[in-house]
Amino acid sequence: MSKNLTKRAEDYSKWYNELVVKADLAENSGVRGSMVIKPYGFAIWEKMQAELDRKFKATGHVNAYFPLFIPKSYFSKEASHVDGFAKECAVVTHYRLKNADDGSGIIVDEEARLEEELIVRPTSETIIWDTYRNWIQSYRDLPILINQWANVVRWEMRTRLFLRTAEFLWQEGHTAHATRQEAEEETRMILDLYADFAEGFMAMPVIKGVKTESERFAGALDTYCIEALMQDGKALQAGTSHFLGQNFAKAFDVKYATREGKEEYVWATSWGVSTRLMGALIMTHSDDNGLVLPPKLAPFQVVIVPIYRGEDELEEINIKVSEIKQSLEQAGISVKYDNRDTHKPGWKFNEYELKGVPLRIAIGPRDLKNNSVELARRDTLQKEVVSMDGLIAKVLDELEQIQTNLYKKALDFREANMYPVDSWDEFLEVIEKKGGFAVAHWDGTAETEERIKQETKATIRCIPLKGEKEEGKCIRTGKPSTGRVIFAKAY
RNA sequence: CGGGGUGUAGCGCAGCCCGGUAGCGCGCUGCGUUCGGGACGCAGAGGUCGUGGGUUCGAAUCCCGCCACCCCGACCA
Repeated sequence: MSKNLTKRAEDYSKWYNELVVKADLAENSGVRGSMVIKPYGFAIWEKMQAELDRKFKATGHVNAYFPLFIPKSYFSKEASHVDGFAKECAVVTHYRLKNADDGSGIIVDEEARLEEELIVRPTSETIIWDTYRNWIQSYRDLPILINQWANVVRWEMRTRLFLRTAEFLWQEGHTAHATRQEAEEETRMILDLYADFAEGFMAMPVIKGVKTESERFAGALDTYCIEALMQDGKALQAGTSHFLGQNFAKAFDVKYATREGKEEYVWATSWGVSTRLMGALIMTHSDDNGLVLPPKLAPFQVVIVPIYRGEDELEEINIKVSEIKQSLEQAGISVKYDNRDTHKPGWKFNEYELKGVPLRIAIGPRDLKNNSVELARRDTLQKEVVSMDGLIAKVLDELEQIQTNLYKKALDFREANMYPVDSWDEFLEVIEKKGGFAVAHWDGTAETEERIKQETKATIRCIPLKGEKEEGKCIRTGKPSTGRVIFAKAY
């Protein structure tokens, strides 16, 4: 068993950090709050990217790229936007270094101060809307449906691998529309796209909802989100889609001529998911033995481990495996054959379990004789000896079952940890003891929301879109409420 | 930014209180035996003790400064 991994029950946070490092996903770098994403971790991110990119393009979006640096003045144009991001911006002030006169090393050349400071983008609305102004004159120029894959920097006080790093990778969509309705539809459509991705690919159930005013994106009229529940009972915001109204069009003076020849401001949306999804993926499925990956995101879905004594046996197995590997690959399955002689089978079993490979095939002399292989599932840790005949169909079937099973397990967990609560005591019980989502009535005021946050650290994760109209009383103030919202402690 | 902690071999740590030959485990290299759940034996390699100063005959160890990272808060995707 994996002797070196801290158990979740012992110290969840430590378990997470160790897992990220030991599964070879990422590590801390010499740069404060910034991580190195290692090849295995990056391969998973690339899988996410590929599918998201496909989905964006299938819905009419195209990719483009905007500058990393944003002039400071752009930032101040949209008031609430600057308020939201000012406290966490990295600022470039100089463009040159020089050798210190006293020989003490390299120093910033004070003479090379920039006339206007550049902000390292924490998000790109401002630079993009400044650009869109020149692209849009007429209703014929709309809509603009652009996505950008990029890195952004937010100078967070405290960072954690994948969940909150100073620099992170993401995609940000920025669309421009002629009408409010069209922009709102785009916002909702992207929300659905994100939810489909989370559930269909990451096997991670999410709740679609809308943020309260105080949790809204800086500069948005509405922020929609998908919220997931992690195994420790904390919520994680997995993606957001913002309806920006005409705020940025007004701030950057982006107008278009309507069919009737009238001048109107353009309607905007923006939306994004980040490498934080990696954290979500890890904390949704993984166990005390290590990472558990849904087949749709695994860098390789099947690993084959040979069991042999001596060169001759290995040679025989190599021949058999290359046949199997080829036919698996023809069926669209990604396969790694690890016949390194430098590690023993037991070591490899543990290694690939730690790395979350969905299916493992072990093949030894016994199997060659019996025309069989040993098939082991990562999600259930169950092993079975199966015939080589029909192996491809069996593997395809197992992979599908793993994907489905992971989703179901995560969904069951979430359902079991969603508590409708109707009193303050029940609320505290959920937030402070049980963990999970407390589904409760709220009087709709920012004051009460803030008060609850101060008292319990729980925030309103979202007002669920599926929520039914239901008369009730706010759990904190007893004032009337028209529907339940979701409270939780969050990452 | 406030509180706490840690910097000693690639990794994890001991040594520091009480100054005097720099150590352990894992990993690494070589050879041999092993190989169906993290093998074993033998032989090896590897260190400006974070950094700058001070005290001392002598500093990983004592004193002062600095830097970095980690954890807990406030901030946040």
